[in-house]
Amino acid sequence: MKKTKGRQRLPMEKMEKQSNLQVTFSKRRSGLFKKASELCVLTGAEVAVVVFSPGNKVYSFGHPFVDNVVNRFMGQNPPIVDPDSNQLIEFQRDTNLRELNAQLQHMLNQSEMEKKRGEELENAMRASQMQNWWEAPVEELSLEQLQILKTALDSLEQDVEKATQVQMAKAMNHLPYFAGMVAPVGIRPVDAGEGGSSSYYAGMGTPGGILSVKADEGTGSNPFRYCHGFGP
Amino acid sequence: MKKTKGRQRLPMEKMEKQSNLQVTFSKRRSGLFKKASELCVLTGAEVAVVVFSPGNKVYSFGHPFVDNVVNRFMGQNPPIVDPDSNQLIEFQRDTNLRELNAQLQHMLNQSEMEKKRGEELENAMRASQMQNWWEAPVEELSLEQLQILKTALDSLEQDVEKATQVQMAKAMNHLPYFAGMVAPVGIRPVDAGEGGSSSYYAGMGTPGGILSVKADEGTGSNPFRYCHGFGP
DNA sequence: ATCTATTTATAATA
DNA sequence: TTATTATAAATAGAT
Repeated sequence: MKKTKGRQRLPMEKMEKQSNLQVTFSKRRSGLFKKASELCVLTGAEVAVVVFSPGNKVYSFGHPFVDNVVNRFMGQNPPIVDPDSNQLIEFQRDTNLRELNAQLQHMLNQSEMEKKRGEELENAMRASQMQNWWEAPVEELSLEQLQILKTALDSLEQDVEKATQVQMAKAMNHLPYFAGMVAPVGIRPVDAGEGGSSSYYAGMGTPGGILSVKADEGTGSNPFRYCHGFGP
Repeated sequence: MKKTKGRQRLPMEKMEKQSNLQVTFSKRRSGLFKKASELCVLTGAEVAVVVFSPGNKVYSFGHPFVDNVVNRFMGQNPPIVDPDSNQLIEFQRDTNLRELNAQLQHMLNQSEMEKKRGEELENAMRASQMQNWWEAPVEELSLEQLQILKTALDSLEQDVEKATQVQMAKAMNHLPYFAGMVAPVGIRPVDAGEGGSSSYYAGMGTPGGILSVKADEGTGSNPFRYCHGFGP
């Protein structure tokens, strides 16, 4: 049978049992230093670690030296301070406080904006999903919706036809006279004179859009409202 | 069989392969900082870690502050008592620092998460927008795309017709014989015998979907692929 | 400090 | 950089 319970998960909060705390600090401090050392050896990084125990004893690790690394750090960041001047230390402290506050403020703003933007995006997605009832399976649409859809499709199809003509013309390098001959495989010559497909090229621009389905009550509106493309 | 060899023992010497070194440095640095952080939380120790990467970039961790801990280490941090400064003020200051630092840390985590979520949302939107080329104005579609669209529209229109018939039948309380008579204003009786609109009611279910436009190269695919509704 | 049984950290890989 | 997975390491709890 099992001799011990083995390693147990530790909640990430301050340990209360003083005895365990001491042991844990000791084990983990040495573990930390070992990791630091390995990082140095494996990657050639320069590392400094300083630890004050809960009992306020100091422990440190440094490669090549703590001072060395730390000075380098201090040198790039805030300029160093005269070690025996209270004033300067105080000043630095206040500076840190100010900087920290500034940073915190920045973070707050940033976070606020990010959150807002995220919410907007999500709302937009939700909204667009709700509004686009016509994206549901046709079987589930009401008769009224189907009518609207039908009208929209007719108009849209006209648009597609028109655009097809335009594209074909373009493709032919402005030799519209041969349009009929170069229709690529798969394009059926439009059934001229048929109900839904009249007046191709009619205007050729119609920048505003083709559709203007009436907004309806409760059903949700849109089917390609005023759009040359699909969707809103 | 095994997908990877799993973690392998690594000789404790400087890694030579630059690629691995980079990855290892990154992983181990974050591991080291995590350990340092856990030591702080678990035991209340004060810790500072400074790391210079092989590429000479600086990384640091400190609780409550790198400077704080380091200064304390450098000068054995004599509480610096000028005649009229009292412990209380010093204590309060440190407390504020700690709280601020904790808050900042929290904000950083928070912001990181928010940003990640936001990016995911945006990517999703961008992706869906890229994929749905048929939502662009028809004028901007290529000839090939227009062909696909045309086919899709034809089929979809058939579906709509079919669904309309079904709905009308339902609405009539199962008296399909009079279907033609109750067509509401605005619905044009389908031009029977016309190219695109044949065989209404053909099957009445066709659960899978009507369309199966071939996927095309680079154009992006879909037009309502396999769907009874609009969009993907 | 030593000993397990487990939890973590990560090397290799995609 | 991120994700996965098989292993190597670290370590909680008890001695």
